[in-house]
Amino acid sequence: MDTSSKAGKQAGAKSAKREHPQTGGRRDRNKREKVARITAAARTLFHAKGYTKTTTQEVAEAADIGAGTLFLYAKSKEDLLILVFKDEMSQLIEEVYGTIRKNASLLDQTESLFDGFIEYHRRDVVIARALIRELSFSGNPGRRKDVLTIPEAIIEKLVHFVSAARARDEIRADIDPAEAARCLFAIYYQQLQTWLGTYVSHSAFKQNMHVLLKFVIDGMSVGVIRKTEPSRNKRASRTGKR
Amino acid sequence: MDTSSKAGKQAGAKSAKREHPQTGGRRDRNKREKVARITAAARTLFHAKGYTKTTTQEVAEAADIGAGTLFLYAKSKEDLLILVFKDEMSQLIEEVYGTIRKNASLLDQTESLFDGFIEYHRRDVVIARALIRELSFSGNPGRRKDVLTIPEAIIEKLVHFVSAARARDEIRADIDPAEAARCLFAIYYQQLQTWLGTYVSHSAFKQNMHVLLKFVIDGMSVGVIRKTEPSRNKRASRTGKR
DNA sequence: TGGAATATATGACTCTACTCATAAATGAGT
DNA sequence: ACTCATTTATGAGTAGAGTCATATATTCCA
Repeated sequence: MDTSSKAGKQAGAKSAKREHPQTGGRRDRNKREKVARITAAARTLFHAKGYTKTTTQEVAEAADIGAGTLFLYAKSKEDLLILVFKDEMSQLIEEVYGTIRKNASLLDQTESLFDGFIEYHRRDVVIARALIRELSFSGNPGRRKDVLTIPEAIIEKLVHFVSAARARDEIRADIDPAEAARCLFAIYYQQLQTWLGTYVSHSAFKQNMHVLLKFVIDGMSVGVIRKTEPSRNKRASRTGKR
Repeated sequence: MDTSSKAGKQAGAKSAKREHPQTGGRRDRNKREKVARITAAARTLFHAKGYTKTTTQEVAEAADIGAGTLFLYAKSKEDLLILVFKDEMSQLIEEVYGTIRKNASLLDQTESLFDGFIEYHRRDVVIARALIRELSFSGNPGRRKDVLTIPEAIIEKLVHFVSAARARDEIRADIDPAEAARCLFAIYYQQLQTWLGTYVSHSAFKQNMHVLLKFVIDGMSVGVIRKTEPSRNKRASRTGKR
């Protein structure tokens, strides 16, 4: 069985005798239905009782499958958590990205993006905690691709923001958007964990995030030279940025 | 019971009738001995069999205590991991810090510090993985202080480096060493997790670390103006830095 | 349609982290 | 030394995640 999304091992010109990787067959449909039932049941129970207090038995019952069957779809209880939330996370990223003003400053855009994620996690901090924990250290190799998709998607959005900021000379021309994006993401992720690990309050977290993101972005901004004025100014910039 | 180091609930002018928080008594000595036996046994077994394959029963037996007694000293198996390695980590930080050239560049110093930690974790990546996982999301509130000690100690060292770099005009005067340190730490920690989560190879990890640390430090360096030459240069810097 | 090949389902079972009622040990006051 | 309050120790017991031999379902091909 394989719930890690990678489109049925691509039915190319393979040689093996029998293969049943159809996308419309009854078997496949059953599988999809079952995954849907499992994720729905698990999501409901996790939110209602919390992750740790929900037993895999309960999830299996609610999904109307055998106790052992569950582990054909999720290798472990933690893996189940990823199975349940990975799509929701990807969707969230796109949704939040869609709400962000294209003409805002890089700092504002970055903070808005992260704020969107943070508000989402705030709806159920306990689950967020377990989820981020698992996403950071997923033990199931088969799920690696799914897990990596999430930070990659976030970084992709950040690259857009940084590139745009560079194009409008908000930051220096020598800034590599990919590096900048990974850097901003690292700060977000580490701070997020500090928050979810209940080491700091929500407000302190937001405050820290702001300070550190500003720190990095200021580092990209200082010393910018407008294309229109080839020389003359000594160092400039640092103005009007929030 | 309380294995989280905080010196016997400070015997101040409290009112409670009986208190036995002595430091030299037989009770206290027994406790210390037991903790020592437990950590020694656990460390040995973890390295020999790996963390997951080692059972708490085995640790209890090796430490010559009852199975239930173990949980008087560590609230959970994960907590045991922290109990075992927290002191080793603190010691490591000091040791590595001691080996670093005081006149090296900020980037070199930062990388050397992190490299020291990385090499340590490399000796047993599986345990490192479990340990960092736990340190990031420790579930035992009583251990919070111990856990926080570690990043704080690292950040403290980074503050030293950044302050010194600022003092010698390697970075701009307006840089806040505390912010810079937390920023560098965030990158280290997030990248470390990516490595330990087996999402990237060791070499890719080192490479990424270098790139991102350089990115941030360059952001602090660009636009520096030497105190000795009050004006004149337009933006300068960016030279000779590695 | 029969039936071989393969994929999926199941729940009894195992294994182990963790709990808890009970017992033992310790320290302070007398 | 004796008493008693409090702390610490213990291992049998519990709960729940994860396994596996067996059973069932699906697809392919003749």
